Amino acid sequence: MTSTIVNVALNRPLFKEFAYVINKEISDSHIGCRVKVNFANSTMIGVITKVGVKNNSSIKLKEATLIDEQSFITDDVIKMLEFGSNYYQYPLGQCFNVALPKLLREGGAFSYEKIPALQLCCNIDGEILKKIKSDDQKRILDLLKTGPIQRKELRERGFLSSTENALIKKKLVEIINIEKKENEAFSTENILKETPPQANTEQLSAIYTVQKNSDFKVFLINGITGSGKTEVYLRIIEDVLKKGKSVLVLVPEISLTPQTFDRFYRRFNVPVSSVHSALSDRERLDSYIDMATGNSGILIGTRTAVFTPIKNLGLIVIDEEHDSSFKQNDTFRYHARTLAIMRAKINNCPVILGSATPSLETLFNCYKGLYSRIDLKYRAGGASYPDFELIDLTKEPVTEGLNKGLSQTLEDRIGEETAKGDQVLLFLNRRGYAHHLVCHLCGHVFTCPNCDNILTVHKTNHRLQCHICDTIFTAPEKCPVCENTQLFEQGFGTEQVNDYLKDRYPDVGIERIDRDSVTTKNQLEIRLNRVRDGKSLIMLGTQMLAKGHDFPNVTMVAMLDIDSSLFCDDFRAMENTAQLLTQVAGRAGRGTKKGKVIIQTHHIDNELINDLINPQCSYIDIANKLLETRKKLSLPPYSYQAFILCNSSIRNKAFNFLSNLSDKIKTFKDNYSNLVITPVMSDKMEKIQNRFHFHILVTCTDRNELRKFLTQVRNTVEEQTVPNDIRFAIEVDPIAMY
DNA sequence: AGCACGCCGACT
DNA sequence: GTCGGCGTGCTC
Repeated sequence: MTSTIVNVALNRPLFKEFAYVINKEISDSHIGCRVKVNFANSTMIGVITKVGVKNNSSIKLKEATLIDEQSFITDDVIKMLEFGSNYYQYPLGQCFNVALPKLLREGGAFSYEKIPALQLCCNIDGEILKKIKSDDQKRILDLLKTGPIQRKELRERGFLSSTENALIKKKLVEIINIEKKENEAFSTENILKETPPQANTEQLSAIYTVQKNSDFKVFLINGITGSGKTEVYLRIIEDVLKKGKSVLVLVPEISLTPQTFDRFYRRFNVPVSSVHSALSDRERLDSYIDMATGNSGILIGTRTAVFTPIKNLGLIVIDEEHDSSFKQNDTFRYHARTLAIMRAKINNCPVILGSATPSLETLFNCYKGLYSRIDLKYRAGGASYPDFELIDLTKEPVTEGLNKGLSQTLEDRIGEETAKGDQVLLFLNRRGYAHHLVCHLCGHVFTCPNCDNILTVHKTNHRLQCHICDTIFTAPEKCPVCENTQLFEQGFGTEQVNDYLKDRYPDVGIERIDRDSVTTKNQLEIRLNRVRDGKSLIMLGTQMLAKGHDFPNVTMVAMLDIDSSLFCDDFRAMENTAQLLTQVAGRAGRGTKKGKVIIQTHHIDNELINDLINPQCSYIDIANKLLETRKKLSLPPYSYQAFILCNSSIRNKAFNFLSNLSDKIKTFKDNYSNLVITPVMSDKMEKIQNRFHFHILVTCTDRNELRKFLTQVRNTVEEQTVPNDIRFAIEVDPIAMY
């Protein structure tokens, strides 16, 4: 009888794998296969990490049942996860858990089921088209002319399922189930579906620079907004596809809009797959199989897409590489950019980082010569860069508008633009009606009972909401302390500005775009379409509006409250503000009309603001200045940081646990060079959802020393058992401060 | 993380 | 007497 011993990684917070006997002749090629095992009296699914280990413990090994005949997790993904586990101090078994789609995690089969699609069920002639009024219905019929399309794809391209259903009802289209087979490699003939537009010389040179290299190399494409970065990606992707290789495209959650998908679906004949939050578990698995078996040539996805096994991976593109949504802030606290670069290195293929506002980390790596930077300085299609104008709020009269964030000067400008029929975009990064509610008599401020946070006033449904834990309270009639009924709303949010704008410009359509007013993708589409169709001239929104979307007729962009993002104790505040403003400014004047950007501030002399509005001073110039400051203060990227995090529902328990750990750390921290640790401190917001949060910040100039130190910290924690009700985590390379 | 084991308090 | 609270320790 042959019996092989394998190591299995399990979804448990344990930094070791467990040995099992497997009743089958298997080899190293089975690394990555799932097995069913009994672990501590329960049945679990684990992943084989080693084959043919010796049983050097005296325990009688249990038996593992093989689930997969062959591993679908590619070697590069396994190596990337092993790196990630070490680098981010997170157990390998739990890393696998994050990396696998839910259905596979739970033991489901690695195979397709029937995939719902639409196909035409009669000839569509002019007569039929005449009877159809809906543009979307016509567009669907047009797309279906070339063959059936998956319902998932139609959804991604912005069509409503109700539009599809209307066509089904008219018996013009029918639902069919596509039966896909695994391992149907995409054809490298006729890659293109449409002829690409003419690229300009700058774009061509960027394309050429990347194309001539097919080994591991990191490129930063630093292209100003409107310079046609996406076109550059598409050309390079085309070239990779022609070689029969596949491409991974990582994008921030926010940019998964129909336009993004359309760009890829329209351009390539090659199947395109996707990973994003709007997919069902089954659809996620389908995309996973598409890529692992080489059925699709392109995967577009958010940060989790970095874990998808890809047959013949030839290129990774990370669009908007500075975007903070590539960082996961719970469980496996990885940065998708870091893992993607490691994956490309393992896989020996190039990586393209694209951004108009690269992160300081990435720029620093360019200066060190680790990445090569390609600049795109001209706006494709000849659109000119906008003019900047500051409004000095200290010189503005105190009007009703000013209390709602709009100075007299800005109001006049909005009036002028909209009178011409031009569109304006107003940006305010604060949702809700009012910042907080205060008692006029005793000064009591309404706060969240579960968090150390003030409650935001929302007028719709008459409620107060905590933006930390999302708890909603009905707005009170009186002060709970002094019973006074005069309660004042202080500070303004998008909801209030929206109300004011409606009164002030009653004849102009206004679209408010934030998390409260836009709860589904479709709602966002409807609003954006009203803007594109010119039905609405004013857009008011939060972050949601800052990125990705193209509005050719927007001639003016205004930042209502830049001051609040400027004065913040986070050392990244300046970088984030510079990125935000540059991105927002990029929304103006993308069409033929020249755009302007208006910034309201009480701090007219602020250096950063003046740099931002100075046409002689580019984002890179500002970033260079910020890098200088970071260097002087020895802050990242000139040093590496990690947080040791701990929280508990009992305040003392969390504090004592970390203090204890801190004492132990002090006994060995001097074995590591250039390491600085802070005392145990409360988080900025100590209480969140009734749990008390504490941290220790570790800073080190050497990445490797830091890693070794953190491993010892983690081992120290493992020696004792973490008490009940204590949550403990290590966060490496944090981008948010605690 | 789960789950079992074990050692003390407040019940029928 | 016993049910169950959760602190402690282990999982191939």
